[in-house]
Amino acid sequence: MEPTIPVEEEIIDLSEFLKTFGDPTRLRILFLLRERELGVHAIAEQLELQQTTVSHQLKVLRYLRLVRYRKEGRGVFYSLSDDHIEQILNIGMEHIQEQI
Amino acid sequence: MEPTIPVEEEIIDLSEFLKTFGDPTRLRILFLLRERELGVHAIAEQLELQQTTVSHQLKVLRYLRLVRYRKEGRGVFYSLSDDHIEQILNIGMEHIQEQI
DNA sequence: TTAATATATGAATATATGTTCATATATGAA
DNA sequence: TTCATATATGAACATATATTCATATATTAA
Repeated sequence: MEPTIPVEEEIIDLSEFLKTFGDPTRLRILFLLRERELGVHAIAEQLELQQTTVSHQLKVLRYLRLVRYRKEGRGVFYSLSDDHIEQILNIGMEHIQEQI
Repeated sequence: MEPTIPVEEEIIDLSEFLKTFGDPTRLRILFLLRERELGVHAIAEQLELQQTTVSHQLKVLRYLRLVRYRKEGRGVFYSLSDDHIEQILNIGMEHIQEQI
């Protein structure tokens, strides 16, 4: 079975999805969430970022379904959306660690 | 073994690597090269892009090691760098095709 | 209700990036 | 060498994007 080239709409969706991994702040958030579910304030504190910066980036991560969230009390707790996210992080790390 | 959070330099390298997948033109080039090795002119023709656009993007893809190339005569032939590239494309496609 | 805490949103700004045009470099043919 | 073909590069411009500041919304406690 020959691999096929995705149609235009898939290319756009895929580029938006993968582009979301292309920012240091978002990556830091994702690596934190790989360890455990966290609230917005905890993410901001651990990464030494402003709350508003974190909220803006979480909105992007939510929209592209890299994370999911649940509300509890006044807090909102975020975690990685599914295993694809961690797989991409792992493959990416393998790639950049390759020498030559 | 607990997963660790990459250090600053790794985060930067990883974000630059993954960012490279975040553009429709580069994705189209990668999907073409997933099928077969191709020269610059052939890529431009198949994707209906200007040669100079393709060259600029190939430079990015080379720099981040998503593709490799070999020179033959006056041509330069490009192919995917290693299996990581196809893996990321495949996982990404799986993700965007998930409904819900 | 009022106050306090947690999170989200909108506008503004500075920076990054993709494409185009013009042109340079490289290789092979004549 | 000169010409033609293949590819790469640099500058310019328009668009996209990350962060900040100010503020809004939501929830709980008093």
